[in-house]
Amino acid sequence: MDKKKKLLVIDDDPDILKVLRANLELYGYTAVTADSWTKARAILDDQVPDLIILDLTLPDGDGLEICRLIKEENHRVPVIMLTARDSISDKVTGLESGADDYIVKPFETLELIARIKACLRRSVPVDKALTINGLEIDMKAHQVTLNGKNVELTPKEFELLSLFASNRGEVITREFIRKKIWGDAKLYSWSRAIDVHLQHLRQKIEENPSEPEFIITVAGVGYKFRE
Amino acid sequence: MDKKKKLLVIDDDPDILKVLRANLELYGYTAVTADSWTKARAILDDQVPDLIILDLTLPDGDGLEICRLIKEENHRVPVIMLTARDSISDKVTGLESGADDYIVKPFETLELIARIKACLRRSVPVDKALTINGLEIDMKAHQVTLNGKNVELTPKEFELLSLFASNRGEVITREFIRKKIWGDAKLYSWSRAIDVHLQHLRQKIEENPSEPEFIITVAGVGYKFRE
DNA sequence: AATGAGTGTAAAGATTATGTAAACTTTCTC
DNA sequence: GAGAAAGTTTACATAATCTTTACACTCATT
Repeated sequence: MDKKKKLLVIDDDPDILKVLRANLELYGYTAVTADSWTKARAILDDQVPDLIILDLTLPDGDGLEICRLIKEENHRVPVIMLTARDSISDKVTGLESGADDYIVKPFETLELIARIKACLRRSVPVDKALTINGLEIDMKAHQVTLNGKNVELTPKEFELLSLFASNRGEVITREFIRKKIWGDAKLYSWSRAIDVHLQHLRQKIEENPSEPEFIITVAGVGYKFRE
Repeated sequence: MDKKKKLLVIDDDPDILKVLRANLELYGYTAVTADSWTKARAILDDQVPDLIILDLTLPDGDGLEICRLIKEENHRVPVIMLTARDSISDKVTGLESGADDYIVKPFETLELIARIKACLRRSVPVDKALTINGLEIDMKAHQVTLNGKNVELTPKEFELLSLFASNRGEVITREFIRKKIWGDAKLYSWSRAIDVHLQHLRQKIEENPSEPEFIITVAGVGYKFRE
């Protein structure tokens, strides 16, 4: 029912990376791996995963600090912290680092999978239907209606609208959109594709597309969805 | 207008029982509670609730086992499992115990209510026949009629149709179909088998297969059955 | 007023997903 | 084991969607 979730695993032990990748893919996730904070950062520059699994001890950075950085830059991405048995500090167990969950090495794969599932589920409301000013977005049915009338959206348009709807009131940069929706897919930096899809979307959901009510342009920065 | 739904809550923590009862009644449900499997059993002997909320750890029985028993005796009663944070096993998250949903303690009341709602809405009694717009699907007899005329479906076609019927209005991805109907059986990721069966199904149940009325294509995502 | 950066917009071209028939393979039935 | 039924793959057509391109417009800045 759901789309394949993309997970980023950051750990410096190549064996763990290998095992995790194999298992995650077995359970229907897409796995991206990095063996250092530097590499992870490069990946995060390009795409936003649905969940991050982060080892507490990396060669080039402190896990807690990294976790905080991730949380700052990619607001809502859930993080599961991997820790060695003897380094469980209060900070980690109390989840004060901002991590959403933690798991102690050595761990059972099933246990990790279970936590991943729970974590991903927690971040998404069950009743995924949202109504703003006559615009109803039903994630489950993949359907959008405006004042009761059905609005036909293409996949990209729907993704865009969902992204805006789940970040209401916040300004979304084109860069963020690119990371979220296109991810690692090729899209030249000078491409106007995002703008074009946005126009199409406006034409479909705005009463008067040249004076948009839902998706507002924030000059020089990006767009935002009305509060 | 629906009748008041009756829920059975089974948990050995009196505080949780109290809170749940209060909240459920606040949201218009009738709550029956039991603090042990023995008492729950006595209640179940007497009445069949519309939904059961079951704690994973009870003094007199294993939650998973109990869940299985419930499912055997009162087939179609949906069960929501309550689990402690550190006892989420893969069995529960994978819902392999037969539970229809699960929620991790401590939980938000709203979250639980939402899941109850979703669960009740989703549960279509399998032993009953379902009729939508002239299309009658008799799950038990494995028979489908369209405006009274018998429709001959192959096993795969029937499975497909059932899957759609029991998830009305929701988008079903090909991936989900593959998991549900083919399971671990081999089916290459690039296979068009699902599409082909779907076309056959459409040719049999749709008035005009090129403008389907029942099974609607959701571009880029999958298909959905009409509401 | 000219410049240039950022954005709006239409239309053309490129690409991809889906529809569909038909060939081929497997499984079932007798 | 032959024939029939069901399932799967293949191949291609077509429709849907995405991306690029080109140009217009706005609005600071010089």
